[in-house]
Amino acid sequence: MATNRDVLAMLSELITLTTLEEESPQSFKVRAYENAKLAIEAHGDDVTELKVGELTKIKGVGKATASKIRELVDTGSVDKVDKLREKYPPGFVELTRIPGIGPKTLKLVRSELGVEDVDGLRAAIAEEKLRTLPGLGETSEAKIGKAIDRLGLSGKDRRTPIADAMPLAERLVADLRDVAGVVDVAYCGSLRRMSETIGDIDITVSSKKPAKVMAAVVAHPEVDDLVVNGETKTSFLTRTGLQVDVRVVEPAQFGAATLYFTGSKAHNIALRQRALDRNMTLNEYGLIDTSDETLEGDARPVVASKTEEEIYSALDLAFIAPPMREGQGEVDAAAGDSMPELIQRRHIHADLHYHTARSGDGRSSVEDMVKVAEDNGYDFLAITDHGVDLAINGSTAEEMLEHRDHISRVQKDHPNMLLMWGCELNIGASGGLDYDDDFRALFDYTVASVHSHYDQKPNVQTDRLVAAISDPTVNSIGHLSGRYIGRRPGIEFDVDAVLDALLHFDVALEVNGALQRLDAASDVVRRAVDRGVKLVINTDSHHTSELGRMEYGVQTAQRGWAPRDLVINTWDRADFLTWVEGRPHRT
DNA sequence: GCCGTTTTCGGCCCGACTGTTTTCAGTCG
Repeated sequence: MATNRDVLAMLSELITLTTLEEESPQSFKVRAYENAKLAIEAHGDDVTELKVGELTKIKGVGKATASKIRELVDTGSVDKVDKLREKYPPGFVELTRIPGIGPKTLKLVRSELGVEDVDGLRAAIAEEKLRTLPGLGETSEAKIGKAIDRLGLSGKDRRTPIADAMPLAERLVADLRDVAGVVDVAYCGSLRRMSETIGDIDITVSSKKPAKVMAAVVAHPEVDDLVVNGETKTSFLTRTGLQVDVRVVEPAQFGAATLYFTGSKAHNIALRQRALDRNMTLNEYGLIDTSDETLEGDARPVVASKTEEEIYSALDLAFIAPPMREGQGEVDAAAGDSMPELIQRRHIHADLHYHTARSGDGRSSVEDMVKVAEDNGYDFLAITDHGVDLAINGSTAEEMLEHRDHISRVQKDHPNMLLMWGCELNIGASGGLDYDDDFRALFDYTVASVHSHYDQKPNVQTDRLVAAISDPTVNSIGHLSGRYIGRRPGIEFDVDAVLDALLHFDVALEVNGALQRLDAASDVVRRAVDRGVKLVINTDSHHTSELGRMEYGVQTAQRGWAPRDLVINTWDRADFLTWVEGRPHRT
């Protein structure tokens, strides 16, 4: 039985194969498939149950694509895809992963040199045959050879976990800010949109002296290999093979440039289409009025370029936060009145998943953790050290009671902030929790999370989560899937069933701001938001240095279109306490 | 292949860089 995931995989393959068939990634057919795929991702709900007529109601999905989806669901395969597979076998498709070589060149090497796979291409290069083809020379041959050698290290489909990319991006931004003549610097691209994994780091710089910026980039210690080095754009690879693109624009163009380089591609296309509809054109330099056709180039009036806000406004759109810019209906929402009052960092005044040295993996004292929380402007705080079931890191009931006294003493030094004695409960293999029911009920607040047994069957994991959610002592579920992005997949479970349980038992879903986790994932958050499930954004801090994660948690929630009012740590203290104490199932 | 207060055909986002070229095609984002 085909699932949504199978449908998306089929479309991905169709996009790759059609790019080869049409010899262009810009082919309208390819773009139509890409749009259809985005539309189905944004749709969220299961499409495998839908009839052709219902599928075509999804904007971007036409009759042809709808029929292919039905065909996949009904028969398990798609004739068109099968035919293309015959023409372009897996070994040949593998060649599309090589950076710098596109569909036209691939067709050429196949027809002229009989190249059928990566080994064949490698051999053709060794025999110096590539340079004999029209449009190719020695330089191109060497470049492609090099790209093959580092395939896998820095190929087109290489993805880097955001937790690895973010520190490097922040360091590069800081270094570029120090370059003479630089006015502003920002990382953009999928990193700014808070994708879980990123393909490359995009950095936009504004300066009146682009040559100086380019020189500084080339000389940066992170540069291992230069890919591109022009007057306003330089791309390089780091030692680990991660590509970094740096682009310089005039200070007055910074907004247009960051908008453009943040993307996504689908978002940009939607904005540009909207500009065209209004007799304007949008590029990385600005939003430009094209209504006077006698004017050309720079003579045309610039409508907006300095800030992203000005450009959205000039397009009659509400501002769209970077994490929402995925081409999943955000432009339509911003054009109408269906934009949520999106959660912002400034709305948050509590952290409800917070460790101290009481936990085996905690590294800062209660006193220090509370102090940085107060310095951070929090109004209330749940100190949620691990329960006893988590071996090594957990605390016994006696230790927890001592901990409660300790927190009470520290509370006296912080009269303006409410300290809650909480616990991060461990969800056992079958949904069991730490301590006995009566002891658990003593805690002021709890977050229950999965820390083990990642490989059970999905139905077992679903039952396990629902059992924990239905427990009357549980206030929230922490890092829902338990994943470590790029290192360990999360548990598999029935998302709808778990979200329904969260709604039914009025338990909050955590958005964990640790970059390794970002859990619940933004797509799950969006489905939770659609249902009205309450959210809580936490840092899961184990050290005084980790409070900055809140920003990442907020951005992940934004990526899931989370409105302020669903996020319980934005609430007034009184409202929050009423909710904690008054949920029906706890009476 | 998709779409439509310019609606069933004719259009579909925009520009930098490179290499191999004498003006542009291919690739990428």
